[in-house]
This record gives sequence, structure tokens and C-alpha cells, in this order.
Amino acid sequence: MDKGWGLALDTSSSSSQIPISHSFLPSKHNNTNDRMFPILGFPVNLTRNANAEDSGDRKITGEVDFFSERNKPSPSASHDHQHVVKHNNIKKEIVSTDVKPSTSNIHVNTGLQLANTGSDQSVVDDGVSSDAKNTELAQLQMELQRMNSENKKLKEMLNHVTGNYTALQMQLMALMQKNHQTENEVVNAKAEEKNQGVGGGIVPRQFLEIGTNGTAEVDDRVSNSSSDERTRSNTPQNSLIEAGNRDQIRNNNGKNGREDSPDSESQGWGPNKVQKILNSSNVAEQSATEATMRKARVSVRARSEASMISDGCQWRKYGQKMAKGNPCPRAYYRCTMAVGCPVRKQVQRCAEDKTILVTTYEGTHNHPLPPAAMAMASTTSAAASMLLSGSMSSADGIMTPNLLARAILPCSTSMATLSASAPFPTVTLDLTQNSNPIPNPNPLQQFQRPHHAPFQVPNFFPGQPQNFQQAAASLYNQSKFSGLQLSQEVGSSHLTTTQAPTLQQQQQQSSLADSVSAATAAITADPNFTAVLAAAISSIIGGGHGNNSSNNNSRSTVSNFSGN
DNA sequence: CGAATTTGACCAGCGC
DNA sequence: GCGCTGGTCAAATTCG
Repeated sequence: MDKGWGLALDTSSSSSQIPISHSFLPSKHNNTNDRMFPILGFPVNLTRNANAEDSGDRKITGEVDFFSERNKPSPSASHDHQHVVKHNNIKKEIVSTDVKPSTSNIHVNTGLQLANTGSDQSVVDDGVSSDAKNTELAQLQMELQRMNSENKKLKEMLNHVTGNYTALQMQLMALMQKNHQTENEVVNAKAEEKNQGVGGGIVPRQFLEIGTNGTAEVDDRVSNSSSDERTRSNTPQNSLIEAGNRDQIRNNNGKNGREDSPDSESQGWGPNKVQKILNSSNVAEQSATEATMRKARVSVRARSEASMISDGCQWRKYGQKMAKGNPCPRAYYRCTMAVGCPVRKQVQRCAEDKTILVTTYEGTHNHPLPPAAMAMASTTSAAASMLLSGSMSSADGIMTPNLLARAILPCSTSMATLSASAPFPTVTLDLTQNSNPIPNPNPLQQFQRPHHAPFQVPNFFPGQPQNFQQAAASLYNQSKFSGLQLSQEVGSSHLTTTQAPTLQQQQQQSSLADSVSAATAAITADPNFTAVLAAAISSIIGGGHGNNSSNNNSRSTVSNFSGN
């Protein structure tokens, strides 16, 4: 259940274990076992009270690392009441709390007590006067204090923003889902209205084929609703016999009279779906819409040694077949994160290169997604939307492959391809190809994340690296969840790399935002998608009756694409 | 013991 | 009509 959730943000901690931007983190202090956590380069006891003010009530004794070589105390200082710690081969002296404060025994507001000279300020071995040293120390102290408070503010801001971001993300998902239903109702109402005009409650197939080419798979799916209408009114068996209704047929006429398992019943594609459809035209339309979306497929090619990439969603395998022309079996999975989620995926290794795992997604999740699943879901969903949107309405009826390639993976040269000959409109995101090493001016650059070995990342498995760049960050981050492994080579050559494992928390904190942001930035690079997205968003904002632009587009343009 | 996976059977579409 | 293929189901099996 928790697969892929390992990087979920935890901003609820009441302790001081607040993830800090790794830019502040020196690589040395990476062992959290010692309860030292670096803030602005100054290790501070992690267990301090988070509510403590920055003033001296956070006195930390014996766990304070000295912050600068230049502040190295005089070696001749008395050690009577001092802890002596060694760090970075520098002997540092820390006054214990029982030392009375004095002008020479400076209290740093972070709780540090610097044993600069202690009572031995008269001992100055470098010829600098104690006043000058004290002045310098005071300045450093002030600076430290300022940076500390700034750091604290930044942390709070970061936590706040991250929390808001996650919350908004979930709200958006919920809204989209809700809007989807509302839209279906509207479409259904219009359809019924027109049905009455046509008469007999029988919807001519052409009515639902907004596209002119007429034979699109999607149209078949869309016509499911009309079939259902027909079933409701006339119930001719043969009226059900058309593409996309075999499951319903099986359910109605199934010679085996199979008892549908709760599982299959719960699935949007289960045989009992027809009963639900018969009971609710809204559901029928919704299923039709889902079917429409489901027809659009997004195939992701990535190198992986695992049998399946876990993309943050929960999948249940329901079948496996040997496909023609491929010695590797094809596995069928359905999403089990929510009852009735229509999303399914096929996983198969590439016949030519068995290190390449081809995952084909189909459908749209009808439930909120965990953050770990957001990246992949939004990426595939966006690709599917583009596939079914006006982006397809180019002169030749097929989108320029590189357009989508650039939109989804802007850094790539031709990582995304479209298949018009396939039975279903399919977009393939190829993450296996080497992209050109030319530095990419893409804004996604800012989303580059350091990459490290798969430390503590669940479901990380060894795999062959892909040399895609930062624009694949949308998938890069999800890959950290999913187990797609990016190479160290990638990380080192194309992504900023540091070696401090303590960056994990920072990565965790930022990966979600980066992931979604990167995907968003990448996807919205395409003006066509931007238009679709804008329409979708405006429909959401406008009360949920505009999102059908996407679906209408789907219906109207996908036929251009099916080509069969 | 429940959940997940495996696997053989079933079914529809499609081409011949 | 027949065979092939892709997709799905569900009983049997395995796994945790």
C-alpha cells in the first residue's frame, strides 16, 4: 500500500527535524544518528524544542559544532569547564552551560556558547587584541543570528508552501473528478434532448460521431452510451453487438453465467458495468467518457530490470498473455487504488531490447492520487489529453511527433511518438533514448534535482540508466517513486550532484513539487495543450461545465487519429 | 487465512 | 466459417 510513498513529505513534525534546503547543508554532517542537523552549516541539536525562540533559551551543550575556522578559539584557553570536541580535524572548545556569561564568554542566540577566550581572554597568542577579536566575534554572532532567523523563516515558508501545494493538488484532483461527473451529466442531458428529436430513443451512431471520419475506436466507445440507450429502450441483442460492448454482452449473454466477483463488479470495466449503466444514464455517459479517455493510450518505455515499474498507484495483475512477435509475456494490470477505477496498464518487455520495459497506460483515474503517483498520472493524462485534443488536428491528422516530444519531454529530441496505425491512439514516451547533451535552456533546468544512489527509496531497483535530461524530471522524480532507476551517470552528467545522503530529506521535500512542476512545465510547453489545459482549468473555476472541451475535442478529433 | 498472482479458458474482432 | 490474436475472467495456486 505504501509503495512509492516513501518520499512523502512530512511537515507535521513537531520536533525540529525540519527538512532544510540542501543548499545549506554541508556534506559532512550527514549522520542523523548523532542527532546533529546542520542549519546554515551549523550543526544544531535536532531535539531542541522547535518552539524555542532564537534567543539563548536553546542552549546547547556539547552538541555544538564550531562554525568556522576563523572562530577557532585560542588554544591556550582554559579547559576547566569546557567540552572539547573535534570536528574536521579542528579542535574546538565549547563552554559548558555552567560557565558564567561574561563579555568574553559570548552567548550566541542560536544557543551556541563560544569559548572564545573564556576567562583567558588575556591570552592572545596571535597578537590581535581581545577587543578586536571580541568585535569580530560579535559581528559573527550577529551574522549567525541573522542567518539563523532567516533560515528559520525560510524553513517555515518552505513547509507552508509545500503543504499548500499538496493540499491544492489534492483539491484540484477532486475538482477535476467532480467536474468530470458534472460534465457527463450535461453531455447526457444534451444527448437525451437530441435523442428525443431523433425519435425512438435510438441514437444514430452518427450522432455520437462528431468526427467526420467516423470509424474511430473512440467513437465506438462513445457509442456505448447510445448502445446502452438502445438497450434500455429496445434491448435488441444485436444492438449491443458492436465494438466495446463485449463485456456487457458477456454479462448479459454470457453462456457461463459467471458470477461476477465483487472485484470485477467493482471495476468500471467489469461485466456488471452494464447493469449500472442500465440503472443510470449518467453513469453510462461517464463510462462512455471514461471509455473515450481509456482508448487513448500512453506508452512509457523505460529501461528497468524489474517486472513492473511502480508508479505510485496500486495495481493488481489480472492476466498475462503471450503476444505475437514478442517472446516476453504481456501482463495486464488494473488500478486498485479505488473501487471502479478504470485505469489499466499493460507491461511488456521490448522484443528488441529486453531491458526496456514498455508500460502502456489506459484510462483516467477516478480518484485522488497520492503524490507519488501524481507525476506519472499527470504526465500520461496530459499526453492522452493532447492525443485526444486539438493537438491532433493538424493538417495531416496526426500531430507532429516532436511536438508532443517537446511538450512532454522538452529536452528530448524525439522521445515521444504517436502511433496512428495502432488500434488505439497511442503516444509513446521513450525514456530509453539518449538525448542530446546540449545544455537545455529549458526552464525545467531549475527543476533539476540532485540524483543519488537509491538510498532508502522504496521499490528502487537496479536498472539500466537512461540518459535523459532534466526535462524528464517529471518522470525522473516519479521514477524515484516508481523504481525506475536513473543512472548515476545521468545524475552526475546532467543533474546537479552532491554526495551527501542527508540531502534525502531535502529531496523528499522538493521532489513532489519538482515532479509536478516539471511535468507541468514540460507539458505546458505545448501551446495546444496549454489551450486545452486553460479550458479545463477555466471550466473547473467556472463551475464545472467547460471541461468537455477536452472531451469534445476528443470526440471530434480523435477520429482523425484513429485511421482505421 | 486473506490477498495477490498464475494460468487456462472464454470471448470478440479481424482477416482470409 | 475458421483460425489467430488481444483482452478478460475466475478458479487454482502461491505468498505473506
